[in-house]
Amino acid sequence: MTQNTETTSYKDIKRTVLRRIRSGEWQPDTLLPNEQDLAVEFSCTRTTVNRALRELADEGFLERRRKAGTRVLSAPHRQARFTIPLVRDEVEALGGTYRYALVSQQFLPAPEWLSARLALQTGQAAMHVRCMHYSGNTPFQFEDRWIVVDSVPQVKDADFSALGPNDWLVQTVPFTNVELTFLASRADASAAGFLDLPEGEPVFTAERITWLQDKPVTFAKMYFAAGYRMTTQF
Amino acid sequence: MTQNTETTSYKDIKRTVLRRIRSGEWQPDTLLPNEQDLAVEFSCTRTTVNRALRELADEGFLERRRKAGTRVLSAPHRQARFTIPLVRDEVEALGGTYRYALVSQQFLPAPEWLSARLALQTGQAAMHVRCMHYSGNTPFQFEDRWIVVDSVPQVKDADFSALGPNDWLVQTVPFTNVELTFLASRADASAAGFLDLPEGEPVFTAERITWLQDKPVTFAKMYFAAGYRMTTQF
DNA sequence: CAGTGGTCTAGACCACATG
DNA sequence: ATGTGGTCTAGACCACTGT
Repeated sequence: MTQNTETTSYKDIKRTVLRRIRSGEWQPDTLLPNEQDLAVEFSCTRTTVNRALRELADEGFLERRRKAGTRVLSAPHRQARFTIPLVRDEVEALGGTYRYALVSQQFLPAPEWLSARLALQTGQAAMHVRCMHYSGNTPFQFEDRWIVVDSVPQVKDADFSALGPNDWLVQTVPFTNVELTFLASRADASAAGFLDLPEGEPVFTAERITWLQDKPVTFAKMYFAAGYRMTTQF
Repeated sequence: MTQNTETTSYKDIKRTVLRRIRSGEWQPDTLLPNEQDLAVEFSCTRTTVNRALRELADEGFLERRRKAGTRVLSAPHRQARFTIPLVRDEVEALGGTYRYALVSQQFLPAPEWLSARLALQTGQAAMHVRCMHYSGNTPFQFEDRWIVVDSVPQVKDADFSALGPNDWLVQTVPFTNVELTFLASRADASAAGFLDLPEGEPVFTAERITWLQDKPVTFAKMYFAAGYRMTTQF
C-alpha cells in the first residue's frame, strides 16, 4: 500500500486527533488509545501513529509517558512561539506602507558598556547606526545598532542611507546565534523625539545580539512606538 | 543491530551536525551530503539520518529542499520560543524564595472593557482577584485577574488566600487555547504601590487570556518588577 | 530526466514507569 | 512483571524541483 492513495498519513492523523481535542470528544486529561489500537483504527502502522502523536506532543497538545500512555494536556506547558518578523513585513502586515530613514551613521570605538556586553577588547572599532522605520508617516520603530568592525570589516565601506543595517547584515554576513530580549524601557530624549512620545514614556523594547561562531557581530536595540503589543496564540 | 549498542542514534547525528555547524566546519550556506551518504558515514539507515536532519530543520538550523539538498541556514528565520514558566519556578530559578500574597478577591459584574475583550454578555458575573508574587521580600510580580463565573462556577466558593488563582485554575479547569501578549505599560497607582515603583514608571506587562473550547475562562494581567527582562537564545 | 528529500511498511528490540 | 512508548532497520514508492 502506498502513501498517497486513500491511506491515512501522519498528517491526517494529526488533523483528526486535533479535531477530537478541539471538539471536546477527547477532553483534557483523557487517556488516548495506545499506538497499536490507533494504528488499527487508522489502518496504518504503529510507526505512522507514533510520528503523529510525537509531533502533537512536541507542539504541546499531548503528554506521552511510557507505560502510562498518551493523554491530552489540561494545562499546556506549551512554549510560546513568537515569530520575529522583519520590520517591513510587520508594517505591511498591519496594512501600512513601510518607509526607512537613516538617522546617523558613525564610526566609533565601542563604548565601555558595549565592550562589556559583547566581550570586546577595550576600544575596539564599531559602526554606530541609528535609523527609523515608519508605517506611512507614523513612527513605528527606532533602531539603535552597533556593528563590530572586526567581525564585519566590510561595514567600513557600507552606506546605510538607502538600505537598512539589518537588511545589509542579512545579505552580508551569516550568523549562527541570536539572543533576543524583551523589556520595558523609558523613552530617552532621542527615542522620544523620533517616536513622537513624551520623554520618559514606557516603550516596549527588544534587544538583539547576534554572533557568528562566538564572534559578536551586532548589538541592536529596537524601540517600538506607543501601544505596540507582541501577541501570540497557542 | 539494536539501537542502544554503539550504533549511532538520531540524537548522536543531531549533536554531530550541530557541532559541525557551530565549529564552522559547515559554514552557513554549505550544502550537506545527501541522506544516503550520511547514512553510510554514520553507519545507520537513511531513515535515522532523515529524522535527525528533519528535526534540525524544524528547529531552524537547516533548510531542506527536494533535489536541491540540505543546507545550513545563513540567516535563520527561526522563531523565538519563550518558555513561560510559572512564577514560582521563575523566582526559584533566579535563586529567590517564592512567596504568595492575596491582595483582594471580589465577586463583581464584568466591567465593560472585559466583556468586550472576552465577548461576554453585559454584566456577566466575574471573580476579580489581585495578588502579589514575591522573591523573598522583594516584589516580583503583581497579578490582576478576572475569572468568568459562567465558565468556572466553582470559583464562587474558591478561596485564594493561600493558593494563587493560577494554581487553582490549573487544578480546577482545563483550557485549550491561550493568547499571550507582551507590552510596556505605565505603572498605575496600585501597581506602583505593590511593586514599590514611582507611579508612571515603565512596567513590562504580560496579558494572558485562556479559553476552554471557545468559552473564555480567565483574563490575567501581570505586571513585572522593575528591570525585568524576558530573554531567549537561539 | 534524474537526484533529492518525504513518507510509509512490517517487524523488531529496548527503555522505562507503573501497578 | 508487563504494557506502553521510543527507536532502529531494510526496503520501497512517491513528490518535488532543478538541470
